[in-house]
Order: sequence, then structure tokens, then C-alpha cells
Amino acid sequence: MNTAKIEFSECGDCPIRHRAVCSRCETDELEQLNKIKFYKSYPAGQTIAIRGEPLQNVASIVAGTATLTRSIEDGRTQMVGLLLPSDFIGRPGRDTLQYDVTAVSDVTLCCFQRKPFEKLLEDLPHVRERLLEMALDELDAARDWMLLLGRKTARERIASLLTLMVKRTIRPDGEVMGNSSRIELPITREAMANYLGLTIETVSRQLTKLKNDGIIGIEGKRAITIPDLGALLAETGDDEDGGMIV
Amino acid sequence: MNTAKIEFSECGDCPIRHRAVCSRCETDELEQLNKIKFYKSYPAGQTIAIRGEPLQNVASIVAGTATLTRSIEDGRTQMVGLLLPSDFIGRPGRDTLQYDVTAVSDVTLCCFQRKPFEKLLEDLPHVRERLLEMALDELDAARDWMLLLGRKTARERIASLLTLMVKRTIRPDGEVMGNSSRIELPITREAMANYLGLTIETVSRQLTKLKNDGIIGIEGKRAITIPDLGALLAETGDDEDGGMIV
DNA sequence: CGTCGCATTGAACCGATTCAAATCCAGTGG
DNA sequence: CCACTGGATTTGAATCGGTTCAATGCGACG
Repeated sequence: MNTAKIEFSECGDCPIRHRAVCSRCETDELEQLNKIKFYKSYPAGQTIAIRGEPLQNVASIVAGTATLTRSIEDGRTQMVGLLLPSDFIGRPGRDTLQYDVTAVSDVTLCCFQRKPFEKLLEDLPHVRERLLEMALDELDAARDWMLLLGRKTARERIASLLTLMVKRTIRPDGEVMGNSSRIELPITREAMANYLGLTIETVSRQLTKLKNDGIIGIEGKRAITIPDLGALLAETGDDEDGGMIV
Repeated sequence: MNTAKIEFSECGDCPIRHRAVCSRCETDELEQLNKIKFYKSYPAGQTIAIRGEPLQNVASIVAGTATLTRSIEDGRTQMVGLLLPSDFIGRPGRDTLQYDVTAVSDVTLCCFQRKPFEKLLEDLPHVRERLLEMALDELDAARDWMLLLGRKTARERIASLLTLMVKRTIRPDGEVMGNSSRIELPITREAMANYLGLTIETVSRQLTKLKNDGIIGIEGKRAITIPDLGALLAETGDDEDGGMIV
């Protein structure tokens, strides 16, 4: 069932140590979190949480990719967040989640029971501080996405998403993960469509158009190449360095 | 110039005392904020802050309505937030704002210089706590709006906005402000269009269609009546009590 | 009474969706 | 090694919802 194996258990070895909600913690605060943490894994495709259900735990994503989606009965679905390692799931002070959370690749979570976590929060100023910062960053990202959903053309949306993916391969310390001119898409066409507020057909068509225009190359179904990042950026509809804070 | 007059100066008399960033403060914390606060007013239509400019102050809206917008050079504009009394402008830890802030009615702000405020924040746990809560609420609202922008039809968007306006006239304590079956629209058609990711023409057309279908009544340009709130809710595309957390 | 700024209405157009069919590809079993 | 299968993806053609452009209506205000 669980394919994402945990090869660590000490916070010091944790791959998201420097970015997650615990990033500012010193050894004593870390130790307090460490005492109540536990790991959980989900295979690709599995539901992690359903909107409206009481939420027992909060968690940080340690490995893998998950999505946050909102949908209505008639099947229309909008992705409202793409969760990557270090992102936080759940919110203190509310006992139900507003969105569906789904693992799109094998996912490993670092979980805390919500109640103890909330209680602990009072004693951990660095966690609170980081949580606020992360919430505000997500708010900025959500608002940028609102511009995309409300005003951008299909082509601009695709270009924006690809740009986002590229930027996500660049670590905050500037270190480039792998060749940035070639990116693996961690999500299906359907997930892309749900993220962009489009249909899969439109996603497919725009990808091939961008390919035919020489902006990108397509390698199989899950990878693209970008010969000229500037050319792709010019297609996003954003002003030069505008928005797209990752 | 300034038409919104301040008729108070003590925090105890402040109309947003129970909802704003200071809502959890006891007298001593309140006194600390009180020492560094100052009021500022802007007439309707005036720009409060421009994207990218260094931000000297943070502030709470005391009275009036302001908008948060994001736009691209070619003129496309998306509203990403509607700021009502008690809402907070600016974010600690970042010195530029990502969005344009505009007063749509006469606005009065309760301002703090950003740096002193950030410093003070370390000693005011209740402000931090409330700030986090408000940020998370805004994040939920932004994500609900993403569903609207990505997947809803024009008619559903209009109905959703009107529903939002109605809910905003209901105070958190359950007290209804005025007759909820009649609402004043605090914003122009253009602002509505920018909020909904539509054109003003479409907004206008859908409003008249809703009128012709008997869902709403239109009184002049800035007020509508809602004979049957349930009928309006049914047009939003949301599941019964779904989403729309205000 | 004229004018200026919104708002409404109309008609043509267009980008994205819808529905349908073809293609690609990984995995499976002969 | 190859044929088969099922799921994802691509491609095509028709349609539709919302936009665009243009004209008209409506109040407020000088």
C-alpha cells in the first residue's frame, strides 16, 4: 500500500527541515514537536481528506505532491492549491477542512494530532510565526491565481503553469534541481485542467500549439522541454518579473 | 478632501473593536497599540497604495470599502479582495504590497507604521493570533473565489456575489443590519465585473435576466431587492450551505 | 438644457467547450 | 516477441457562452 518509504525519523535529517512549519525552531522547540509527530503515507491517487469531515490531524508534506480541490455536485472541479513538500495541511482553530486533499504522487506526511498541536502552538512562537508567514504566502499565491482564472487566456494559463513548474525546480537557496530546461509534470492533464479552470481538451490543444510555435518541446506525456525560458515567460501575460511568487 | 470624519479616538469607542486585528486584546495590549496608531482618510475613488511601492504602514479599515486588485499592462484587471471595515491592509515581514489598494467609498484607516508594528507584534500574542486567523479566513475566501472564477457561469457568479453581499449585512453576532431583502451595492458595475472575472456588459445582462426571472428586483443603479433568498441561493451553483464563508 | 459618467441593449464575433472519434502507450498475458 | 486491453491523450467539428464593438438610455449636476 504505502510505497513512499520513510528513511529517517529524526527531525535533523528531515528533508523539509528548512522550509516547513518547523523551519525556525531551535533544538528545544523541535524536540517538543518531535515528541508528538508521527508519519503517514498515502499511495498516488488516494484521498487524504474530504471536505467537511472532522479533521483529526494537521500535517506537513514531507515527500510527494498533493492537491487541494473544491468541487460542486455536477462534477465541476477547481483545484485551489498544489501542495509540495514543506506545505502545511489543515488549520489550527478549525475542526473541518474546506477542501478535498488528494495525493497525486505517493505522499508522506509528518502529522500532529490537531488538539495537542494547537496546545503546543501557544508555547512555540517560531512555529506560529512561520505558520503566519506561510499562510500569507499562500494567500498571495491564491490571489495571483485569481488573476489567472479571471482574466488570462488558455495559452497564457498554460504558459503560467509551466513557468510555475520551472520555478518550483529552483530551490530557495538558488540551487537548481536538475536541468531546468526540462521539467517533469507531476500531474495529469486532468489535474492541469482543474488547476487552470480549463478542459483537458483545451490543455492538450494549447500544449501542442505552444510546441508548434517552438516555445516548448513535448517528451512523452509527462515531460516538456523549454529551449528558451524567456520566450515562455513572454507568453504568460505577466509583466516581466511580475507576480508568480513561488 | 477627507469626507469620512472621525468621531472617536479612543479604542474603546472604535466601531471595529470586536472584529479587527486588535479584537482579542486586553486593555494593556490595546494601550500599546493605541500609542502608535493614527488615522488616515481617503475619499472615494482614491488610490491608497500601488503594487510594488514600498509600504510604510499597515492598517485596519475602520470605515468604508476598499478593493485589492491585480492587473496587467493591457488593462485586464482582476479584483482579488474586497476590503470591508475590520479588514487588514499590508503584511508584516514584507515591505512591498503585491496589489493595488483603492478606496471605492470614503475610507478611514487606523494605521500603524510597519516597522514599529512588527516590533510590537512580538509582545502582543493576541494580535499575532488574530492576524493568523484573519489570514487563514482570507485564504479560504480566496480559494472559494477561485472556484467561482474557474468554473462558474456568469449567472452563478452574479448570484454568488449578491449572496456574499447579503451575508455581509449580517453581523457575526447574528444581528441583521438593515433589511436583508434589500441591499445596497457598494461597488460599480465595473468593480463587480473585475471581481467576477466578467465584462460590465455581461454583468448588466445577467442582472436584468435575474430580474426578468423574478429572482431579484432592481432599484436604480445601486440597490437590489431579494424577494426570496432561497431562490437566489439556488442560482449560485453552490451546494446548499456550501462554501461562501464570509 | 446640455453634458458627462455610468449602465443597458443589440448584433457580430471568437475562444473555449462539448461531443465524438482516433491515437498513443504501458502493462498483461499468450 | 507480439497482440490485446484500458486509460490517458490528442485531434476534429459543431456549438455556445461571453466578449467586443457600437449605439442608446438614464440621472445627476452645472
